[in-house]
Amino acid sequence: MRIASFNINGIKARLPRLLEWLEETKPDVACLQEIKTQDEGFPAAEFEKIGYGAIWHGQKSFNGVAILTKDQEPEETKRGLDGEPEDEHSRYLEANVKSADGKTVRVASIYLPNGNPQPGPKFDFKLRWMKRLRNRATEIWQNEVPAVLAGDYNVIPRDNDVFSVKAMESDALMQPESRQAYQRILNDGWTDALGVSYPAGKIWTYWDYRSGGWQRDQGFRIDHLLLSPLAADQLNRCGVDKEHRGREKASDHAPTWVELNF
DNA sequence: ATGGCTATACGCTATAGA
Repeated sequence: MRIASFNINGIKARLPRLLEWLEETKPDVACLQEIKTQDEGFPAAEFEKIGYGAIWHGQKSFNGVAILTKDQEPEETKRGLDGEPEDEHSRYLEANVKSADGKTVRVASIYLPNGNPQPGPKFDFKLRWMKRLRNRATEIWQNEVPAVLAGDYNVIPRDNDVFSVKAMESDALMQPESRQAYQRILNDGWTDALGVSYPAGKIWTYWDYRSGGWQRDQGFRIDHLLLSPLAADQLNRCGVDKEHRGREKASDHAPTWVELNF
């Protein structure tokens, strides 16, 4: 089964591109971030028309995550992360989905805080959020089920995951604290599918709209799919739908995906 | 480079993103 992650940067502005991508690549699960709409504005009927069920966690103007599933309805297992009741950002949604052979797979759609400017309260919030995510990841891991934590992590894990270390050195995405918090989750036993499949790096999932980022291929890898052991064992291949970034009215992120042998 | 571009909202200017 194919599970994808796509930061769409506004589901209303991006709807034609999103429907086109779903019909062309037919992912079994699509984890979306930055839907940038309140719950009542989510275009569920458009997805239903092309055979996708959906759950979503919206918010006015910013953030917002969703999970789309082909030929089935996702069974929601978690909405938001524990540990900070005053946090009202819509950044985490989790569900059980079924593979073609009836196996239950746990999937999360994650929109991790950007954290800029750093240092500052937004960066502190990012690091706290990463701790809370790690706690939830551990709960899932302990269930010993195939699981995929997919999303925009806003972390550049390695120096070869960015077009220029110098250009990004003071950015929250690349701070040692951000990388350490990400690495802690990997050290708990999660596999960064693209990271292990392309150790030489130079695979981007994001290109800035500004400064001709796309035209100059100046990007970085910040959208990640983390696999639990039972999912990592079945990793067939993974990649980035890079070509979709070059289309008219594209998101600044490209979809990234894993294909698992069930 | 407090730059560049894009999306959203109690909109014609501000905020957030990365």
